[in-house]
Amino acid sequence: MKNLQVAKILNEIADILEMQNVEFKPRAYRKAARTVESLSEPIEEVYQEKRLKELSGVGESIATKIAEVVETGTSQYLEKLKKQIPVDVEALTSIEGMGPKSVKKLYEKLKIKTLDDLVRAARQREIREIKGFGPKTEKKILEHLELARRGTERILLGFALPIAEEIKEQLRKRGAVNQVEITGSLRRMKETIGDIDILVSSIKPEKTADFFVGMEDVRDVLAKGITKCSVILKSSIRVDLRIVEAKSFGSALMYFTGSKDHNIKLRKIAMTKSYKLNEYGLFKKDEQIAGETEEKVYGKLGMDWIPPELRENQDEIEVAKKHKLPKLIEYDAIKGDLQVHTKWMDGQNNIEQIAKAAKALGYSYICITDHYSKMVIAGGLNDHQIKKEIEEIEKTNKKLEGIEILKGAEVDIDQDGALQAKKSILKDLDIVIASVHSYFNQPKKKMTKRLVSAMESGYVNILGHPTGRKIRTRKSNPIDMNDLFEASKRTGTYLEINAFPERLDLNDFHARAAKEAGCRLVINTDAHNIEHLKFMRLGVAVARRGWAEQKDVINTLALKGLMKLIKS
DNA sequence: GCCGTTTTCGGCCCGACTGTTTTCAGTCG
Repeated sequence: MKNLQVAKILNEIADILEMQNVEFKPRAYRKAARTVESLSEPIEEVYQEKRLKELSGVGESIATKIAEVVETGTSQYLEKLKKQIPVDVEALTSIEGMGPKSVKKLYEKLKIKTLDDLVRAARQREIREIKGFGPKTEKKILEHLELARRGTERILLGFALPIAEEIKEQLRKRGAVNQVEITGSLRRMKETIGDIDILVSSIKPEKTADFFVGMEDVRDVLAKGITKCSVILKSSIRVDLRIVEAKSFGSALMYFTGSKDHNIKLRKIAMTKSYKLNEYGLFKKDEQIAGETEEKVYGKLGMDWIPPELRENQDEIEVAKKHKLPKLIEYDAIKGDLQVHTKWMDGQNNIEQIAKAAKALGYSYICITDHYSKMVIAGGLNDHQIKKEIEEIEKTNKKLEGIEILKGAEVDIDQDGALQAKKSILKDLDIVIASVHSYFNQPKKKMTKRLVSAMESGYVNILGHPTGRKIRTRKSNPIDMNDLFEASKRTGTYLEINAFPERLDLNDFHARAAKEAGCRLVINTDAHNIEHLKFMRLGVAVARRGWAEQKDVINTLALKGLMKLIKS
């Protein structure tokens, strides 16, 4: 995935153009950068399929530059701009509060080109001598240096969500607030997030702000006002708080949930109706005609309420205008988890503990799927062990009420697409998951054929974590997704959305493509202990971001319906 | 440089906070 690299270069171009006081172009480059950054498919593919210009904010000129970056890794245009102003804009602007204009001034007056130059000048108290700067700027530069050097790595959704919920809970209990919601990319449930955004309505904004910046986990206060506060937690995560009145809560919720490009489009629609839309409401002249709830604002703009997960400026606004939005799968629609590991292999809990935890979550079934491999060496249960495990499942089923434990296994697809398992054993299982755990670097054709062969074996019900990617650490295996979708339908093999935080595989983009191709999905946690079962909502979020409805996901079915489907 | 239910030119989202000023520019989201 070169997406981040492309976005970085586009942003850098925007920075330099802004330093040169070029109008409007920086905005165009930034918009294109945002689009590429939030794209869920590799920009290389978009380029190869000649779809660059279909991207929002990408026209003739930027498409050419993206193509160049994809092919060569650099942009001649950027190199030319850099020669005109030879400063490390990217590093310098990564300091909180430093933008292109400040960088330019410091270059002109003090010849500051790098982060090191900047730090030296700040320490020697040279910066305060420049008009527009002062001692506080110097102090801020030195304070935020470490943060800037470390870079701003995005956080996994599954890691950020509990932290945000904890803050929300604290504000609810002790922050003098009426309403409190998590907003931003977290509310949209993006797979990674940059920071945590929280919105509250409060009758005592000062008290709320005081409480917020005084929370125990706060390491650093970046800004504190009665409508807006920003802090850095001890864990280096940035949290922004917005405080509004109740009559503006809905419009503020929309505004801070984003995405930015979704909002901009809404504002433009408001303008065509001679309205003005901002975080305080929807206004006709000076009169607020909506704002208390999101539903009302969307309604006045002539469309249905759009679930946060869809607000990515794809086609959701057009579809909402036509009242054709899908009825997305609900977070509580899942009836059971079909990929769970136990102590029999590398999990931490036994079958009974897992079954009880699943029952407590309201599930009516759970499928035990420890690794099984006929090759003793491969690190899975062997033939004898899995038979013993099946016996334990049967015994536990007799003992427990209100939850059905299904017999399953996760089997490895070898490099040629064969299942490393005895057919006689697979026949005795309720559900067989097949997945790839080795030889990731095969050519696209071979990898695709490998997956399709496994699906055609006649024994496989679910293809586990289909692309093999791990967020930030392992790229997707090369797969022709259209061939995969076709095989999925033809063989009745369901594609997994693996809900483990660093997997989320399929991702939102592929989930939508699969749904549109007519495939059905299954959402599993791949839990290795009972706490992991709670990752389910991350998988449901991916499905929702992929526009999936309840009928698209097979483990929303009751046990009887599920087993009928599997047997067929 | 992009874009269009005011289309191929003429616009381009908008408000809060900060640090510097003494009314505002720059930055951020």
